[in-house]
Amino acid sequence: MDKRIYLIDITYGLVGNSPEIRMFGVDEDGRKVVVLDRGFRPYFYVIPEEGFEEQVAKAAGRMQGVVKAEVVDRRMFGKPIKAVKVTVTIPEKVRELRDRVKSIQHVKDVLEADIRFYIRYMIDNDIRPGWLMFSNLRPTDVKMGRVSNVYITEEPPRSLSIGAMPKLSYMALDIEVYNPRGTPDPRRDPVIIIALANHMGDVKLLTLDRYRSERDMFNEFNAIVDEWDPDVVFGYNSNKFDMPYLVNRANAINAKLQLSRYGTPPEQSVYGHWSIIGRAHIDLYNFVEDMTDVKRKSLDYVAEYFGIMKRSERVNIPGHRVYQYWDDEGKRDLLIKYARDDVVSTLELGRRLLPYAMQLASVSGLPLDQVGPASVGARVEWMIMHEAYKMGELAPNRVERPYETYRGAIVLEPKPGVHRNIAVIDFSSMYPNIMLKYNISPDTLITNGAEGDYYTAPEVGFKFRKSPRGLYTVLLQELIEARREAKSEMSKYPEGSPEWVLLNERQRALKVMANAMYGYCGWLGARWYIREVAESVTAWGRHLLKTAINMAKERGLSVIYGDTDSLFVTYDKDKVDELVGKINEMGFEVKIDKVYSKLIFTESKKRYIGLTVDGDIDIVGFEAVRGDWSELARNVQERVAELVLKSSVDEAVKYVRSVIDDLRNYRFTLDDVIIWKTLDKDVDEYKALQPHVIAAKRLIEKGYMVGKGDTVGFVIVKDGGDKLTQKAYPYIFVDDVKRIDIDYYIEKQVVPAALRILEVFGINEATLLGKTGRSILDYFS
DNA sequence: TAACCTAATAGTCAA
DNA sequence: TGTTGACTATTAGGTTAG
Repeated sequence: MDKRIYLIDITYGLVGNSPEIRMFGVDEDGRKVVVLDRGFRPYFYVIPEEGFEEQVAKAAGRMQGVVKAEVVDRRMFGKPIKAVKVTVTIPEKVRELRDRVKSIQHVKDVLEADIRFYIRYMIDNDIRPGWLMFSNLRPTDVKMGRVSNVYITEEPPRSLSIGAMPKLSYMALDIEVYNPRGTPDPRRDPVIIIALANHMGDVKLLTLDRYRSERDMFNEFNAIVDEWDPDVVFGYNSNKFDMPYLVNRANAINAKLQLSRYGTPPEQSVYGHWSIIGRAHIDLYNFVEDMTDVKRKSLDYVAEYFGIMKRSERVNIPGHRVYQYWDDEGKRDLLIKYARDDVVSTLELGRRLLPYAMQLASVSGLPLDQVGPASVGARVEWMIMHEAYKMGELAPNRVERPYETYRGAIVLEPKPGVHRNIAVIDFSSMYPNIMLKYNISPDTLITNGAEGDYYTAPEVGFKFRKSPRGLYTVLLQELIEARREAKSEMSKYPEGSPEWVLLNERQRALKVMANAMYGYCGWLGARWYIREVAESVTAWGRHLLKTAINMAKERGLSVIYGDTDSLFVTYDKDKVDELVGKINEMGFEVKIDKVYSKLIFTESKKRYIGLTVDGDIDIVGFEAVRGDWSELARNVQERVAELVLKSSVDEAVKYVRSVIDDLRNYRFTLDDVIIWKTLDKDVDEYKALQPHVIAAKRLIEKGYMVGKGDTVGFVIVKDGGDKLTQKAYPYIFVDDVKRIDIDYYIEKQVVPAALRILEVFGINEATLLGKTGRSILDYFS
């Protein structure tokens, strides 16, 4: 029987002394199915000393639990190598046998013993999460949890790269917890609301007051999940909060938590992920984390960013007040509405982000529920592992390496001042294209003398074989080809249709992964890390940009600025077009990215503001686009930029003065003055106690769990003490703007942000503060 | 002792 | 647990002027 199935979750179980791969998915009609494959066994590789291959294979083959040990031909960093492939009975035996095999005489190394069994199955059969084509399915009576459509396959499926959006059922989950002492403790504090929403528009709000016991509420929760039977479960920060809390709370009160298709609780899995067997649990926070444009990552801000729900339209309850709203029966409905807003936002966010998550899973090869929590390095590495398998290249083991660094890109000194009519010329995907063109890869680097024809990297002199193509190069070529395919397929569908959206997310995921290849090759933790590889990429990049600069100058174009892969030049259309044409002839794609009618540089690199010929305002690098400045300062700077570009410097000065006046008269909200900063480590590890660290300590004092990775929102108050740090308080502890230190916000936020742009025009602090003339102090300085 | 200087620390953005 | 380059605020810890 032939069948197409969209893979949702993959795991394995044991049948006697044999492993059984279990693939949960939906068929083309949206029916939930499981396919079992009993024809695959785990294995790893042993690298013997030269000449001892057969001897080692025989010794390994005699070991209990080993099914087969055979000598095979593989490659290691491009060089042919003889390895012993040791196949074992069940995945649980791999670790033990790996250690025993290591002690066999004449064994140099053991490789690929750290690859999870179901991932191994996917790599070896070139399976990616997505549509799978099964050509030899047999129905069986075996029940797999609550799924009744169970099949056994006689052969592994074939992965289809493109296909329609599957008919998935999904739900979102959000819990509220009683927390009178700050951060709740699952051993003590009950879950008071479980909010659920599904793709059919059903919303269920389970509130503790409507049940005889918390256990009854959990049972109702189990029953709803069973009835809805979602393929995908969305949460927001659910890997760090909801899932562990539910699991720990269920244990504490001895309640059942039956969320998986086996009827079991969520289990902690790789990358800090909580897995729900048979479904894909997706924590949307993981995807929002990667979006650099989204500065505030809490659900209310994110929902607003995506146009799902305005913050002004939702009930806003500070986390530490949740218990008060619960205790006060007059306010309890507000809390319930709050939970509803959160779960509905989460569901909609999930609907929007799911296509990208599916494509990122497909491209990286990681299961749908793991790809989010996996690091960029892990995503790229598994993608490479798939390619390496196809090329017969063995995966090196992970090793700790001492810190080392290498030279990066060129950044030109900008010409400060106002420029008119400037074109920005950009290299498209510069680093991937450099890697492709010069065949830069760990397996093409020449390490011992010349081997045929090669490319030599400028400045650093490292050499790369021209042929055969390397691991990275082949992969990059495939990514580019797949992207071309996705784009051409896309054009067959109306913009915004489900197929179009899915293909658009596919081409986006392919681009993201191609661009991540360079970062991966310079990552110390990479299996295939070779410093010379990363160093050569940037060396060629510098060379390329320098060449482009010279070519521009030769044509009489004035170069205003440049950074890594971009060049800002006077827009003389004919000359620029000719330049672009000439660089393209060199085999690198460049294009005019945008044209500014007015562009302003200060003396700083990586910072500029510009007015495009289309009338858009760009602000790059400045405080206005930074998440660690108050909204007040960011808004002022943004408006100053706009006025300077579209109106006049005088107007901008007037505007800044009016803002200062508003401040002095307390015409602002608390939200305007919150400063947000991320804690990159736990509070005790800091050497310098900066304001946000003190604010974090104040939160901890009140019982909050604040630590590494959390973002602290604080304000500067005037009644705290002499030192700035003393005056930094978490904004949730301040409810009156009269407590705010106005002078700090004027002198350290608004004025510097405004001056950053206005000082180009000779404006100084005194002008902004309305101090005309010279003060007595000026004579002394 | 206040004023001043500099290095170190820390976070965020550009590419 | 993707890279280097760059800017900026603030603290920490001194030295200096008076």
